[in-house]
Amino acid sequence: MDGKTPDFYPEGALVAVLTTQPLDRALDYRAPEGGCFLGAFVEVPLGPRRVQGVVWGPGQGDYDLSKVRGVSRVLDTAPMRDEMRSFLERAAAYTLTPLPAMLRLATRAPGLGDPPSMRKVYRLGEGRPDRMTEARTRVLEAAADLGGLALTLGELAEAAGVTPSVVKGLLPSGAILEEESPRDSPFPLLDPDLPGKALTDDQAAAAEVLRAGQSAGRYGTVLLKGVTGSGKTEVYLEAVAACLRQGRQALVLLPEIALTAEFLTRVEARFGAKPAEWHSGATLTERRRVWKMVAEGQAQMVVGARSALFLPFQRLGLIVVDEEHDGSYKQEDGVLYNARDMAVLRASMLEAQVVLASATPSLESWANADAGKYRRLDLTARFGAAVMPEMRTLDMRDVALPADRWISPALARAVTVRVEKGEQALLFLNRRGYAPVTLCRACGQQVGCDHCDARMVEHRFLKRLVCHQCGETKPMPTACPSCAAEDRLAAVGPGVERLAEEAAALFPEARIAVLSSDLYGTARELKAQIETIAEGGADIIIGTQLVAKGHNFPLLTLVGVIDADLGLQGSDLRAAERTFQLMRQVAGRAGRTEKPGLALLQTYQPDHPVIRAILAGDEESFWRAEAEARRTAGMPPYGRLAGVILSSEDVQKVFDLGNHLARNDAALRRVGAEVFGPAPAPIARVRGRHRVRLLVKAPKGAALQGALADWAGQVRLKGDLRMAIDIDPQSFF
DNA sequence: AGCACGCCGACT
DNA sequence: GTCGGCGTGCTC
Repeated sequence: MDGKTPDFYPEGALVAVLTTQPLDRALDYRAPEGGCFLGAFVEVPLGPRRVQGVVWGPGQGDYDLSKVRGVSRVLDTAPMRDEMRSFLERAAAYTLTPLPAMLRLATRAPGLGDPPSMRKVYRLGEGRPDRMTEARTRVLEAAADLGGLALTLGELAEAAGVTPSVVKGLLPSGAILEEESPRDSPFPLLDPDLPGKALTDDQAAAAEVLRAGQSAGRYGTVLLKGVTGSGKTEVYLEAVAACLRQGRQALVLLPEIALTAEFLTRVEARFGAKPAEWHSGATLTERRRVWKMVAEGQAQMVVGARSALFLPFQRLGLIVVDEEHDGSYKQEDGVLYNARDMAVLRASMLEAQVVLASATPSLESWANADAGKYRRLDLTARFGAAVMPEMRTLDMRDVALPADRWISPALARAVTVRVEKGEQALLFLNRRGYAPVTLCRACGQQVGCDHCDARMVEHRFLKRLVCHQCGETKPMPTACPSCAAEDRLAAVGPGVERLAEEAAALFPEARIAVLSSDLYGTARELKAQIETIAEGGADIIIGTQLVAKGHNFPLLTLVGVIDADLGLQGSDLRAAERTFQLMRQVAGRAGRTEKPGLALLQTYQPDHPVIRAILAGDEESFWRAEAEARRTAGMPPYGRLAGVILSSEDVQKVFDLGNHLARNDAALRRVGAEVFGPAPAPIARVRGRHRVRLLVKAPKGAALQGALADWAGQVRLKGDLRMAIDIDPQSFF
């Protein structure tokens, strides 16, 4: 400790206890009989209830001493470490989250206050029964084989191949002993010195850099870039091995969907045992065991979803964020935090290493590496350079398609050729997750807002165009504002169903399969469908971004991207990033086998830097172009952004509050920030509540959080009005 | 978060 | 008259 804050409080001393109740500060209590440690998990009376909390420091002493109550009891759990308390405080300050809500993330352990759950276990004793039988001999042999290890009744009986009653029969003589043992048992030891997979030269070199970084025992972040099949996992598992050798714990974060048995098997192959697992699907008992064992240092490695970041590690030495670009690292409800950024924060406070792994890094991470803040390691594909198909654009400005048709004649011809040869074609829609963009089918321009540089989207209900950044609306123009062409404006993007109809009409002979996650109830059904298609069960596949995720279609030789433009223009800079990643992944589907692939991108903007970078297969030039666009616009990571989401059942009230805040923005102006909106939030209605968003844009170095707190603090929320502040929002269109 | 207190409409 | 609607405020 730093000497100023005592770490033990004797009975009767005033302590500040932070509870998980949504109060805005810690409350004073008196330390219980036997005293308590700083960081202790305690139960305290609050009004008529008893709630859980953590001893956060000495009491403030500003409350009527006669009203101060005592801590009810200290829970049987190791105190929260200083490091964890500071981490929560800094994370709360960064995300403008009330500390109690942050604390809740760190106390998601079921039955924290319960006494350790016990179970009966059985092991070999000294005694011998009067009468031996064959079954009894087998039990004693099985027990002897285990050494001192104790098993449950069922396990021991099974190991000996007898019924449980045989084991019970050996108790009176003392040949088998019955004992109580805590149910939360340590995780099996991982052995970092087992031989790993043979690494290629450049994998070995990358692994060596990570090992060296780990041995340095200081904070450092490495961006590990490598396509699927380049051996990223094997490489970062070597960093895990180095971390385990230091006697420190390792955490591997994966996007929720990537948490699979397959990954655990790979860890087992490397270290001889499975790691602890932390995810939303785990049972209460499993979660509790993981939480306790992590706290006691009896779980060396945890593989988990983003919330694993808040586990009570005793000596964390490494955090790997796999697929670091994945949007699911950003929690979008409750506490709004980005697990990737919080991982870096936590590691920097612990002198731990961070590995951000991705085939297609986020621009933020790319820029940090570019600026020298992160070290960058590139893995080349194991089997030569990734075989990219030939890619060409189809300039849609020359194609006079009727308003309800999306497949250009050139694309249709290419599809026909493939189908006749018995090969497969994929028609890809770049659509899910985007608002319906209105663009001119003569010049390719999207209709922009007059007040800011965002594009406008069609609001079908109002029959007007709405700017999702500042909320400005205007009627649908009949002529294009850029090229004045009449009646060529169209809301881009058919649904998969519309496209399937069009394809059925164009290719009456072909078997068409539609792949969309909405169409399948379960992941298993979807997987089965994908397998059928991969084996040749369809000639034409119509799909959205889910086909881009890691499936192999050996017969696929043509990819037609229907709407390559979506998300390229306007303020949704992240959309360009996603478009690039998706195009690359989708194009990678084609021609994986001997047959050469062809990717055709229908676009109204063939000269757009992103489209050109995709065609050139030059990732670095894409990132540079993208970085430049954001720098010019003052957008992240070259500027700061925060979203303020207001919600209520009453639309009028949310907009009134939004307008009030937008008008009274002095606190923001002081730090050079400006506010846009109010506009309908990306998800405009949730469970009957209307959501409205203000966007705050600030220069890079601005003290944004403080200004936001002052600004937001000037209103008191009445009724069902709610306000949530989203620092570094993921989507900002 | 809960739970109590309190100030205005439609009921036995 | 009062039962109960939920808006407002408090919990060490």
